[in-house]
Amino acid sequence: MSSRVFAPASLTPKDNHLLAALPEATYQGLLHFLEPVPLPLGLAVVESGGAQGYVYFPTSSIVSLLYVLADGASAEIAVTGNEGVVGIALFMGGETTPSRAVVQSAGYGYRLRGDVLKKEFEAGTALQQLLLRYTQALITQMAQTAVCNRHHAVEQQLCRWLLLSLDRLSGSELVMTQELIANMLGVRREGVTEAAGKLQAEGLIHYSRGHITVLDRPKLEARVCECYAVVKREYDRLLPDPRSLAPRARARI
Amino acid sequence: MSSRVFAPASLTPKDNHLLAALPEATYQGLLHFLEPVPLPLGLAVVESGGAQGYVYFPTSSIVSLLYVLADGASAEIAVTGNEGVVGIALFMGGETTPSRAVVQSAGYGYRLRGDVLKKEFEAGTALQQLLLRYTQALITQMAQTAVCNRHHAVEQQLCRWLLLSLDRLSGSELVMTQELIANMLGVRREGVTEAAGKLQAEGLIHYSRGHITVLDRPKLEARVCECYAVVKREYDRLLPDPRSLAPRARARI
DNA sequence: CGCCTCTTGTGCGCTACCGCACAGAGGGTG
DNA sequence: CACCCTCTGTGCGGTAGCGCACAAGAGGCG
Repeated sequence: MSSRVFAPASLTPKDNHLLAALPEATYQGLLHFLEPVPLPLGLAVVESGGAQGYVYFPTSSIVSLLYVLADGASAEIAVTGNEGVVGIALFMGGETTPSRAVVQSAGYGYRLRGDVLKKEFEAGTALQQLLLRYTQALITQMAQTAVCNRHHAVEQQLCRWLLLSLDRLSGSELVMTQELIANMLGVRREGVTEAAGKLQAEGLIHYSRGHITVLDRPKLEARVCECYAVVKREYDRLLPDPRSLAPRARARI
Repeated sequence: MSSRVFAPASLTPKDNHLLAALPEATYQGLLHFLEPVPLPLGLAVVESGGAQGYVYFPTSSIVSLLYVLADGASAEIAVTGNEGVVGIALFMGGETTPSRAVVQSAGYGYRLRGDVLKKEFEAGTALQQLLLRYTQALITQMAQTAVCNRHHAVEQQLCRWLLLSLDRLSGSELVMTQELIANMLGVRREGVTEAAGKLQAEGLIHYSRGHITVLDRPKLEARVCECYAVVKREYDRLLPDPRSLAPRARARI
């Protein structure tokens, strides 16, 4: 809507769970390096093989990690929302990666200069621990995605994808065409149409021209393959919700 | 053969590239914590969800990282040989992972107590940097495997698998049944039989009852999908061969 | 209001892979 | 040497997903 507002007043860096989980001193130290940025649909936050100047902490957006093959075929291998950070190659030491990171759901986030992050990371503080734990959770997601690709039907993968996306958004509506979902899952658009049609016929979701609403989440969870639960459990284990961890710290804000 | 010898005299911790790349002082500090261990075929070095007491540095063995589904179906998501380490969850902070690590090719390695590794890791030394770079390479391998699962035919995946294994061994022979390869790739045994039969008919490989010999590696490389090269390039970039890095240091030994 | 574009629905032949069943071939063991 | 077990070869029907082609509906825009 209003193109001049970078980040709505309602969003602060603490809407990103990693930033929210930092000790207050560390957080304050980073605060004035954190720049709010809009993350419009389709923006390539990280380009395959390209140098990364920044890492991104999504607050209200979702970013997909994609691997693109030489023939143009692609597959999403993981997804990051307000629970994580995009650009792990920066602190892992490799600087770049062969993957792309593309905004899958428009929104906002904060970016941090790579050198600032690296310096704090190398100091070996709580930030380092948090980022490494997040990375491990991400690894689990990638691995489970690989197995899911191999063994599960498109319909189940669609359920998994919907739930993973939903977990990273506030409402129950996704702005996403079937064509794009197909790209993410690495399958045909028609395959998504068929699977989505079935879910809609059974009243689990409703969709129309690029808008998908989840109507019955419990039923969706009953339909999804185990991969979703495995990933979710691992995220919950490795990255406890900051709200449940430090209620007083948050109340103080 | 001789069951009393733990590690043949010809193998030292420096046969593992990560250990070899450590600064001499760090290496000496770890040396007497490194225990040689035989790694027989099929041993579960890391069990899904289990506590890990040790990390393992393979020297002459290969270890597969597998994800196993509830119905028993499985898929290999990455492979580790003498270029890496098994048990990254220990230093990433999660302690365990939902994956299994199984010895795919028998041989030897060195193990290190988790607490010793963690202490050294947290000191933020060269070891930390090395392990993180290795982890990033591993992430690339996992992601590329996921895409390969999705888009490439069994035959190409078999080529990739053979080459990845070969890179981690000295000779050109693998001890491995088609059944086991099928488990790794997450496909049917018959699918592997068919693909392998084709490769043998064309003279690229020869196999018999659990022994596979690569006869024509260049042709195999011509047949493999891009995924192999992507992963190899990334490993070479992130983990330079210690022999080329510090020839004098090695000569001194 | 009418047009045009983007999104979704559907049909059809094709291929790769699956699940199953069983045959044959090596190679080790008694 | 005979036996047995493991590993590999092969056939067959079934199916999920692919590639392509085109129709229909929804919504924005002039």
